[in-house]
Amino acid sequence: MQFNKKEMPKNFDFIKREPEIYEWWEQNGWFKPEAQPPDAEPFVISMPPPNVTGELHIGHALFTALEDLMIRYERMRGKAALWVPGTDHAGIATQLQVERQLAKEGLHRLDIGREEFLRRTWQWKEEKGGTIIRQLRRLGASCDWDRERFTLDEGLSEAVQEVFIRLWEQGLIYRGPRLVNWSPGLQTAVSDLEVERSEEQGHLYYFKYPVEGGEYIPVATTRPETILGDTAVCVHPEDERYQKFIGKKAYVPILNREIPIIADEYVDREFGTGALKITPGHDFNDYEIGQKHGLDIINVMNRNATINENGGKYAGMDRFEARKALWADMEAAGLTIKVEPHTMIVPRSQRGGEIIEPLLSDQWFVKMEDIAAKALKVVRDGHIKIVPERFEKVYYHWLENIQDWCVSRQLWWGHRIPAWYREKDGDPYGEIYVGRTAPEGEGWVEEEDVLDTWFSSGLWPFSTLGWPQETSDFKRFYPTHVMETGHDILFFWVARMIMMGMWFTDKPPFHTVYLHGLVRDKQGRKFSKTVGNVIDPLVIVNKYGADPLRFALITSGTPGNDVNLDEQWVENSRNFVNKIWQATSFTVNNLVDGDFELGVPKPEELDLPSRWILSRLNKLIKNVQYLFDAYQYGEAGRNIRSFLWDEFAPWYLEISKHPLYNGTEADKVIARRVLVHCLDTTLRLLHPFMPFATEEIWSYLPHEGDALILAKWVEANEQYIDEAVEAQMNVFIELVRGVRDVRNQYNVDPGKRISALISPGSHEANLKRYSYVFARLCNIHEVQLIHGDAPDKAASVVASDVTLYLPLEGMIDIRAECARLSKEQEDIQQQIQRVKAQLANERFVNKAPAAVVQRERDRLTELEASALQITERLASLC
RNA sequence: GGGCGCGUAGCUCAGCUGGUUAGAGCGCACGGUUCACAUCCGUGAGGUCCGGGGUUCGAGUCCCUGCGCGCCCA
Repeated sequence: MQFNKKEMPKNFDFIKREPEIYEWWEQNGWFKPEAQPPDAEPFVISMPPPNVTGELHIGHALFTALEDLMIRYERMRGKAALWVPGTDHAGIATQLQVERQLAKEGLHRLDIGREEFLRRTWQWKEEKGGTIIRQLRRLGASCDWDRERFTLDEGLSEAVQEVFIRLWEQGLIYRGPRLVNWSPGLQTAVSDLEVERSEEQGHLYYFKYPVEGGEYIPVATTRPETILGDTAVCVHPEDERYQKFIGKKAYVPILNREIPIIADEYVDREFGTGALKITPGHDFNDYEIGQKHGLDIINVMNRNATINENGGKYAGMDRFEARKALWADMEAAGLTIKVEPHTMIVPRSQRGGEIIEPLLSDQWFVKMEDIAAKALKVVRDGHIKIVPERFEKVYYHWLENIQDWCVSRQLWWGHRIPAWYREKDGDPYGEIYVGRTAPEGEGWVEEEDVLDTWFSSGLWPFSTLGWPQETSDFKRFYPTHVMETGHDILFFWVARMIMMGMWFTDKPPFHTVYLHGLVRDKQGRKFSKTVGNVIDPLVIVNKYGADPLRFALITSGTPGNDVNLDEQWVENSRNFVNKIWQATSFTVNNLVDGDFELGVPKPEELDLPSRWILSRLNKLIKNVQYLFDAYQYGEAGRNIRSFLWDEFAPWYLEISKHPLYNGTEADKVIARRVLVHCLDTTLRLLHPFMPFATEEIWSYLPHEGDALILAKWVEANEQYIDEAVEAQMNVFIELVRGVRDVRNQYNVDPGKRISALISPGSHEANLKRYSYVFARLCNIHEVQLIHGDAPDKAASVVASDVTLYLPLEGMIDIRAECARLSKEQEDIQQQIQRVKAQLANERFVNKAPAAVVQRERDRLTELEASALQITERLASLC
């Protein structure tokens, strides 16, 4: 190819160049699957849709880094990679935001009505909706923006409606009064998953339950206000203390309502007083017992958690106010016993954090059993893999114990349930119609409720591709391939997508679920506004660039585990980019305009350092591939980093200065080609991790093709992997390190050129040919090979059977040198002992793999050669 | 109560299917402005791999158990 050198700036300007590069990619249509040939195998990821009005947080940055990595990797492998982006209407969260805005104007949504409220919410969405998408672009997300979707889009709404109607027709949806988790502040039902339980300090209230005949049973409760709704007192059938009461009547304190005393083994005799008050209308366990014993259900609460008319004189009071008032009245009536501090589990709303109230109300439910069974089977059969695997167990457990799903929400922002009611026999809900359009006839009233947001998210992998229409996208890109998301929404979202996908498309919506952990701060704390430890990814991006943040996020952790993000690691990642930049700058400066042959010559045409670095490079490729196949991206990134920073730059690149500056034209060509090849290869490997910088750097190197984003992924070439070459090179590396150490210990000015004598052992040819390595790497400009007589007054360095002497005139302290050598000898002897013991162990020699035994034997040979060198040195010097 | 994860250098973390003398970043000490890079280079100090058993020729890695921390479910 023809190469024309371009001057590289001093370093990469992340802030300026990243957005420019992004625009260039996007305008060329390279994020689209159509950028690949039409017969290319597809690879599809559906993006977990962020909340439409949300702001980018560090968790979004993590999923972007991981998903973009997978997409770019598969794209480079020639797949028609499609990453479908989008946003979620996030019913409760968004509605709350708009309500808050209204509150500032002194308004409530009921004041302005449904239509106006929705108009305002859409407006809010239009204003805020673009933010998070812009931020995702800033991070480099290579999504196909032409296919961006929103859960309230026309198409997706159609899918939601279709699913609801089909489930209804299949008899899997029912409406009815049931005890649900009620959020009094939001005034809506929420599902089990939206309730978080927190352990809190409360009180256990002991009181006397009056029984007919003037006696009483002591009862304890954590929520006295529910006494108003009691419909029984329950004791253990075998509890001797209370047996005599079974079957008698008790009287609700203050209200004096008559209720039965029943017996059930459910009662824990050890807890409280051993007698339980039963409030089927306000407690899930009590509800069960109530059903079993045919008890009345009395609801004493309004939807805003004030007491209703069933609460007698307490009607109108807030639930906590009523608790106090009732208890005070009971105290006055002599019915109280004591109040103890008590640790209890309090159900709180995942959204506002308020206490959730079990409340009886009419809601829509989906029967889950059959649907869950299909979702269980597809994972059990291995058609869907969860990474890391341990989450499969969690998944099974949840699905095996699944409850019917309460899907109705008393909100306005969402998909309205396609149902109508008509009064029948005095019941306003006597007749129910479910369908796409309003039913014929008079008197039908449309359902007010909307669906749980997760109902629509559950359809995401196929609804975004056009389902229920048989669109070309749906045909080509469904099922998708990997679902990458946080393990915190395994139930909320992943399980539901699998259930819905299996039920409606009869295909697993993806073959792999990759779960990442939470991003936490350096101390492992969750980010929280109150703690004030929130890391704003945009602040980081503006400080270091998107690439360093991405690289840091991916290389900081392991799959499925939480990531403790340390800003220093981001900084180091930025420095890493700079390192590659500088290495490329050096390389480019040493190229010449004109014809450049890409690739590298056959191993036998190369010098030792080149063969060494190519051996290392190809091992790296193999390893990275293995790690990618196992979804171990963090480890892969760390390996690439280590290759470049610890091997390529300080050794190969430094050594290459000799051929480049002093070599023949042929030497120069080889060094140039190897340098370019190493950089080109590692840039390809790194592109999925840090797309911007790699794209930019690659553009300065000789290359074919328009852009790195479209370049081919690399494969290892086994013929360059050469253990013998690596061993030979390691002798040089050890010697150089030894010399540096000696120089350091004797405080030899790094700028001072010194000379060395080398007893070459079996490495004579290499040491002769590559003696320039010492000049380049440890400032030894004269090397003389000797056989026999070792110089006195010299420090020595040993590697394998080679000894290198540094006659440091006037600087060598013989005693110190002897001490140094003795210590080294001691270390080596220790190792020799260990290896010898190992090899003397017959069971080791017989049972360990031959390669392992051989490695130990080789090691012993090397060690003994070195030991011999040191022994001789000690004898002559000390 | 059930399940899961974590515990490795001062701090944050790697260590893949058990196999050299356990690694990295940051921090620390010493030394460096020779033209790729001070967003850097070189050298070094620092670890009973949480404790105790076991399996194995061989355990940071596998099994059992105890302790501590965290998460999920009920």
